[in-house]
Amino acid sequence: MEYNFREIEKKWQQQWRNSGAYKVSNDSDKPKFYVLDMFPYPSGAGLHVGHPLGYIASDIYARFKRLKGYNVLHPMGFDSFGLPAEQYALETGQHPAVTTEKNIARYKEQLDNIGFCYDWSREVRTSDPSYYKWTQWIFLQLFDSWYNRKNEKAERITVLAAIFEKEGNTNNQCPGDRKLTFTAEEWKSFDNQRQQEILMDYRLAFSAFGEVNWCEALGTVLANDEVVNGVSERGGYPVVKKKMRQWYLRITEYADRLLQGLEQVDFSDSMKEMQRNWIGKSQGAEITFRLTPGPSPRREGSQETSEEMSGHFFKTGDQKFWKTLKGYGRDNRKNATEAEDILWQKLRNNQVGTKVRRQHAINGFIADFALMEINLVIEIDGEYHNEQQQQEYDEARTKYLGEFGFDILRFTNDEVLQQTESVIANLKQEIESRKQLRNTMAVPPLHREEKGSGDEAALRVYTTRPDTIFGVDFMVIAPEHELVPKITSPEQKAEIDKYLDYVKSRSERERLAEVKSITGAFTGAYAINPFDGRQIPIWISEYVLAGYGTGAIMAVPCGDQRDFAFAKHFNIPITNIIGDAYNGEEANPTKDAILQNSDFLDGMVMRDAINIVIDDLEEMGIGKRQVNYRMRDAGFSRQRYWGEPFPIVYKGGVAFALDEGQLPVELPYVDTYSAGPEGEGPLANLADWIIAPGGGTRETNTMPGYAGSSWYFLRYMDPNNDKAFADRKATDYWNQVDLYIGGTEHAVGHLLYSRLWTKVLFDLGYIGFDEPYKKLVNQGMIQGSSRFVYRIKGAMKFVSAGFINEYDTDKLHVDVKLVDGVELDIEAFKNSKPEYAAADFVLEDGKYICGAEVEKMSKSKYNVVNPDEIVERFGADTFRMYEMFLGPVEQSKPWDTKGIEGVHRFLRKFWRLYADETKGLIVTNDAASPAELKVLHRTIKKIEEDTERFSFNTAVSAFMVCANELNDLKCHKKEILEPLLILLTPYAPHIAEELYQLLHNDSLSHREGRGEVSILDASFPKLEEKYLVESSKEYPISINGKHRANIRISLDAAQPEVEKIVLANDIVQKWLEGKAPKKIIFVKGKMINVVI
RNA sequence: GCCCGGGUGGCGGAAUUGGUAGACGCAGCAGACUCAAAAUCUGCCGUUCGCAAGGAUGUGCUGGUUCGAUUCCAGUCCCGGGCACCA
Repeated sequence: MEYNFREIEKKWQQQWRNSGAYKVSNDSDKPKFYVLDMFPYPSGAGLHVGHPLGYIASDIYARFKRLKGYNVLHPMGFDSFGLPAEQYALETGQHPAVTTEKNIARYKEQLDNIGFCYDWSREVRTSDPSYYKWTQWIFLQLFDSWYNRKNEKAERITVLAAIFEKEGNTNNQCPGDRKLTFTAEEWKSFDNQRQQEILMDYRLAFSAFGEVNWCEALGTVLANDEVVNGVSERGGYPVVKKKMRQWYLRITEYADRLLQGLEQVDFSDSMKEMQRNWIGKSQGAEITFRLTPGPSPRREGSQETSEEMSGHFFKTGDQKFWKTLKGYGRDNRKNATEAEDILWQKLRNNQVGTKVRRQHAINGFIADFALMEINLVIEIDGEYHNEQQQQEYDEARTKYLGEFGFDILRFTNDEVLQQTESVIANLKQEIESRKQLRNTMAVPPLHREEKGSGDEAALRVYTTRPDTIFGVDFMVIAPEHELVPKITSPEQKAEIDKYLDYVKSRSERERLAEVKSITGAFTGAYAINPFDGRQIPIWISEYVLAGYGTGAIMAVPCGDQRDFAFAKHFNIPITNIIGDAYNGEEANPTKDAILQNSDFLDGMVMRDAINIVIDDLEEMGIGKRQVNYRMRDAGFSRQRYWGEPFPIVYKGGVAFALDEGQLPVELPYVDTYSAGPEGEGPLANLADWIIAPGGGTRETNTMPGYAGSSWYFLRYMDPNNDKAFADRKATDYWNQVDLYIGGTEHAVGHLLYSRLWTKVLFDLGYIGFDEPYKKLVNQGMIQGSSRFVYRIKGAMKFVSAGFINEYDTDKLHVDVKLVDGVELDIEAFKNSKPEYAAADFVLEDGKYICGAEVEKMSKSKYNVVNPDEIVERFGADTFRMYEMFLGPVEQSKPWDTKGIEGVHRFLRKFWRLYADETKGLIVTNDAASPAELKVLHRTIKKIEEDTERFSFNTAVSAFMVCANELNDLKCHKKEILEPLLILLTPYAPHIAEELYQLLHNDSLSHREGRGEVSILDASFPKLEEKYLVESSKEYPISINGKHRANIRISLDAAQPEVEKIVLANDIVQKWLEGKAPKKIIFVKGKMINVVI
């Protein structure tokens, strides 16, 4: 009876299919376990031996858990929407639906060959309308939701609209437009279109005009993670910025929860790190600096004024000024005078034609009322303002504010109280004339920054190091910053324009590629350090990104290397605030230095100063704590055909969700895949389709690849449900994926998005868990082992690897199929291509030896190994075990077809423990010896532990050791061999089932009513520790730490006894040379060390 | 530049908590069986000195801690992956 693996494997694959052995029920008393693979994109090339690595690992684990008594869900499906099918359609005209279908059929065949235990009745395909109906449905839930920051969860948009009705948006800052504020009254006065626009700025799925990564060559928009170094990840085509109406997912609202969720999941450190990096949370402060248009005349002459001013207003040393401020400012806000209240009621809510702020801080100065749009301050003078000291104070601040273009209008308490109407009239007149003046001025008034908090003529910067405020030597703002044209001085205009032209001329790619060169230009404007009044020049430079923080930084060259390089390059003097910690050669980003040259911070450790400075800034009203994220909202539309259509219709420019009953919006058939007009997707060409049945026009974008894959793990739980994406009972039962296996390439894309979707579905109450994957294992890549031949230049003559130094040769990839190890099959090579037929060879020892290199497995490198061929030659069981034997799953390693023979030999040897070529089954019912039982139970222990910790390579080697030992013991006993088969089942299910059935069909087995029980449902053997107990140990004896001898000593022996035995040993005596040992270290059960 | 991994025979790799370094397999060498081949089996297999017994040396490198270090610590070099002007 031979090990006929081909026959055995076919037979059992068929049998298992017929019996529904892999069918999984949602209704079971057993504990559940969910093992998931990252489903593949069915490409035209089929699988190579690298692909199944993770699938085999998960299959082993799933089968192992099944033997351990779990109800195991282990499904498979296809991520069948995507670019390649469409690219292929563009080239060949074949419809993506056709090629996708074909590719899936091929994939399934290949997967089945390997003997995976998938429940195919649960197969999902993201391109199937019955699947993407629910992708569209979930999208609509996102569209219908906003993120309530107070409750830290998604809520329905109707809830938000109700809040607006009641209180406007004062308690819910708009994530799409930070400056948008309105009252309940204002909300009610908006027309529907305006209301919809505002709601859009809150929705979790929203459309907006945005700069997107536009790839001309692919004719589509790419997500940030699909762009690498300024070119497309796929194809390497150039990518430029383009403004388009796009859909986005507001993932930034979930940044913190995505970050916190990482604490609860079992992902590798590097995987978590990658996600953290991508989210890019940083804590710091936003600081607003007042500007001066140019260096004030006093700057050059003497520092008198600023010193005087700082004496007056910036008593920083003892913080007296801030205490004064508190007195005049905050208390006043709480206990506003009657006059102030009266005036406020007349001024608020735009009643006088401009927005008025009460008790508003302007660079450390608190105005009673501030009209920022027209640079006007209103002061109401009470009695105390008549005192001499106060008059001086008032004059000084009039002068000071005047420097920043503010005028002060003063009224007395009495005026306001008794002549309210005339005060208001005066005020209105002043406002009107100032407005007109503004409009006629050549330079447009400083209006709000796009994302600003409202301070005009001010520069807001984001910094993580407010403690270095006294080391700020210049400011840098992004070239795109809207302040640039407003603050550039006439003298500097030419230079700035030149620089802006230069920036414009550089493609995204160049900007990203050459990050080392230092460029920039001075605007001629200055910012004022609020603590010491220092005037700080403002520069623009590429190295500051418009999209992050405020698009502006305060540069501290002694502490930041980029700032340092910039200062050196432009000869900007550097202030050292960290004493010896700064050496003048390079910046030192430490937080542990003691601050110097830092006024009231002197002597403080930087780390401690951070919060003190922020507190002060907050008190002064010119700064606040701010958390920033590097992550951007995720672009969610593609100008492509082969993806999910949006369930969205536009009416009058407003996007409306289709009713659930109108889903799915099926992807219409097209015969051409070229882009629509204006670079839209192919759907835009379908004039009929665009018009929606209920009126309005359809969205013509389609969803990106990650849409379908963001929730597929839920669909497997209840794949045929047409009432819901999955029944709540099913999702409650299967819950989180217990084990997820896949490649690291999805670290930030797929994993982050599916975590987001899960959180939203959880928030909305559709599922009961908010992290999809409990544990993630990343399989490594199996690399190709390429082979090379060396052709003499200009000849059809090939030189064996040993002689390549003697000739001038070209190195050519040769198909690994034509090579055995490194030896070229010369005949096969000659037949492989017509031009090689007459090739000549320089051989060594009569052989042609090829060069070898490890590379990525790819068609173009001729190093692809097809699993089908391996399965045909060695069988699926061998293939499965060999892939595992290659090394740790997480690790990348090269494929080596030669090595597979070792595993194959093992399986044949294993077979011979049970069956003999001539005698047939040779298993006996004899009682097992202690030695045999020890081998068995040691193996049980090892296999169980190794499988549980995904150390499949050592498990395979444990099987080999076991087979070798049983072979040495000539053990053919059922008592040993039957449990061993169960151990082997997850790894090599076909051979295990075959032998198992042989054992049970044989006369020596009493079936004990077992019926036709498959080994797939056997129980994992129970470890009996008693068989492993040893009474003695072969102790290694070291002399001074060097291993010299072994002595078998009873494990009961105590130290004195052990010492006696050791010292009596000849070898120990030899090394002692008659001396007495200094010490004898005895570690029970481990080793003995004699120190001389 | 920053952040993660990782460096062990000719090769893939093992050593789970600081305790016999190189399990298991590939390749190689020698032998048995065979007319021969395949298959199978046995032995050897880090380097080095030695006929051998037995030594010396050895886990990228330099130090340290320890009775004892592949394992812990400091520094350094190299390789792989990720991020990359994120203030």
